[in-house]
Amino acid sequence: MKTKKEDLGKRLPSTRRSLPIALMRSREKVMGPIRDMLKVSGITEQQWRVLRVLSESGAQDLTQISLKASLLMPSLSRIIKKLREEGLIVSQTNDEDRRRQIVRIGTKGQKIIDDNLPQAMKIAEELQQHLGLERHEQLLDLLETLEK
Amino acid sequence: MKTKKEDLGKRLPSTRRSLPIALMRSREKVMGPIRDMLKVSGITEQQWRVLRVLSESGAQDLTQISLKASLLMPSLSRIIKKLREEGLIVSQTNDEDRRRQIVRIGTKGQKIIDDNLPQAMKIAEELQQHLGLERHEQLLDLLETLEK
DNA sequence: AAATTTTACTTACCATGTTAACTAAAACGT
DNA sequence: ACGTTTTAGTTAACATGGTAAGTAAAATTT
Repeated sequence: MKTKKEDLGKRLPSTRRSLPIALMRSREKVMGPIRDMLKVSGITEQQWRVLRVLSESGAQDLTQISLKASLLMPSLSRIIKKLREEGLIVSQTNDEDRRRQIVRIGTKGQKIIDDNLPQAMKIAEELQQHLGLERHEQLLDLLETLEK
Repeated sequence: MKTKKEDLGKRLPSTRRSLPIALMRSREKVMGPIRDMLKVSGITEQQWRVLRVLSESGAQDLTQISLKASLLMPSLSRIIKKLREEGLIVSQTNDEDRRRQIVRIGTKGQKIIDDNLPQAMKIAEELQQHLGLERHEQLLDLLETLEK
């Protein structure tokens, strides 16, 4: 029994027109400058996301962070542990519900945010200009449609 | 010296309108069904990409594969080793250039492609229909613009 | 109230992402 | 030819992605 690819009327899209792969490539492209920036501060992209969430939305538990930063709990659990060891965040167990761990950003962590925020904004703006405001919005809308 | 976030005229986009995060979330959403499919065959999404490249474009060296499958050489190196151990691919060093390793898909690997191709196409089609053909093309175009 | 189920993590395990250092072979320069 | 540089791949080290199993506390059920 031989394989018969010719029999298939349709083919999978080539990698150039494959949405999953295109999404991945775009993300790599977009994250490059941000990673370069963070390398100086010695933190990763994910750690940066956690710090940003804590800085913007204040103290909260891991479940909330995982939703806002789009990190799976196992990853987040490790990241929080690391950030705590490095003294960038502080956490305490909630008294009402002792399963919950309330985390807040520390002075050292806030300093990393403050030090990098201007450049991060600049990178975001350049990205927006590269696409043009209209297409940038359009792209975000289309991506949002995918979520549903 | 206190932090002064109020002083900043502009803010980073919230995670909901952040392009890097939106790209990541979309990719997760899109890859879910594909991963579910592959779980049955016991291979990962990246291994699937490598097999697809080999099946579509024939025998080639690692550098070519890494470009087509968007995998970094260190990852690819490990993946190729694993696929070879599992007997899904075969490789031989090139005689003209003994640094190069030419890889081709094996019978067992091709069977995985054949077994999953119909469902993979179905998933791709459903995704396309979910967005609508026009928006799907539009999204791919926008993502392609990002690459440059 | 005791048993069961759910929730909020945590840990383990394996695969990949990412950067850096390393090896061997080919290509280049003089 | 000989030394240098470039190329193709590998290995190492650390962090995250992703699935599954484990733990302890809270909420529900009976």
